[in-house]
Amino acid sequence: MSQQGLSSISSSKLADFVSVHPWQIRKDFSYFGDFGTPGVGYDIENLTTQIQKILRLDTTHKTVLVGVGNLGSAIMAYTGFGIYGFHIIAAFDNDPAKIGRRINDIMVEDISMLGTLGKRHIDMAIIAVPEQAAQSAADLLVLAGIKGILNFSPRRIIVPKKVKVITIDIATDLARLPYYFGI
Amino acid sequence: MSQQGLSSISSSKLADFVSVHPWQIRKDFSYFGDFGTPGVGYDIENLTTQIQKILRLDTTHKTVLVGVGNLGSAIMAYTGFGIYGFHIIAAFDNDPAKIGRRINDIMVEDISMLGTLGKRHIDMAIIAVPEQAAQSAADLLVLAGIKGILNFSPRRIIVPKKVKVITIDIATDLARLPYYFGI
DNA sequence: ACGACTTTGTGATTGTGTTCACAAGCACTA
DNA sequence: TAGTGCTTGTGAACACAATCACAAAGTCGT
Repeated sequence: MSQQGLSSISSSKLADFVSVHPWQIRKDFSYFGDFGTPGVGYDIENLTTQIQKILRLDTTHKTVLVGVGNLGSAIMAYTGFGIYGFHIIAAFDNDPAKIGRRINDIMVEDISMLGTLGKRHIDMAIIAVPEQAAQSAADLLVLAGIKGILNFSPRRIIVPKKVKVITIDIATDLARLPYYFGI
Repeated sequence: MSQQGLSSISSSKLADFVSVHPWQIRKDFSYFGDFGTPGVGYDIENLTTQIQKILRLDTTHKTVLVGVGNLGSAIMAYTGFGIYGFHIIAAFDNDPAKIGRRINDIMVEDISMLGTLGKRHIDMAIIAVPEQAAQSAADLLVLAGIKGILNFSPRRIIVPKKVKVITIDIATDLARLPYYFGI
């Protein structure tokens, strides 16, 4: 909307856009402060900034990818990470055939080089290795001093409590499909 | 647990397993019927069946994959679909270099052959094409008489109301990461 | 057969989030 | 400046979901 030259938007327009009720929008916003102006609406520029701050989207993380298979390659090509502040700046694999290749301007490095992450100020990692290799990849990352792991393998990984892990298992999303699609 | 030779389980054991309270388990189950036996617990075999029925996991869908790129290949290799009753039995792409190749025992067909789906009793489709191609792929699928679409591209697709679409945008999962990981 | 022990299922209670209705605030016009 | 038309922010009312506490129903040992 900002790109379309609009400067403000009402709660009902926003509500239509995301298919909820206007008062839900207003109530929710009100928990975080007074962003709007009566008679006008919400200033788009300001609202964007405020929401980015609330959702912590105003910070960036240097991120490393472990596992450059099909899923890993898809992740590297995926443009959605940047929006949320995750910038993939390195990739690792254990397959000699892949090491040294360039994908999306990023050189695939040997997984044994993970120890260098601390020096490069990288604090986030994405795991996209086969299920069996997930835990050992996580162990290496923890050893390298990583702070957070985004786990795309369908396996729960165990790490020290100070390291935060989010597992994105497509199966979780998938589980609601059969019910939604009916018989 | 069934494989471990156990025959029944209590609500508190189940609760521990998924990190909720026992009474929450019992209350939720009770909305769907009386599955348990006082003093014993829930019969594992029966409980599994009941939950499968409730979540509609007892039905299967012949499914077709459109787009055999990195993401598409990852999806074909993904074992999680079978559990939820989605069996990928055909794959399509528009890249001549890919057509005719076999991936996971499935022959990649030309996308112009989508019209044959009706005859093959396929009612579900997975879209894993680049963002720009998502809508045209959806149009072709609708024309072929598909009933439901699972859309993995980060683009909202527009279809007739009778066709059900679920868009799985990794970005939706990703959005909670920055907040969870803190500053 | 009976008492001690488990575990379920659920009415009652408490807590939380959603919906409503309207006063207050701003823009615009005359 | 006063009037009209919007739109926000929020206390109050309502709906829904989580929690509790306990009767009912089963198992097991004696």
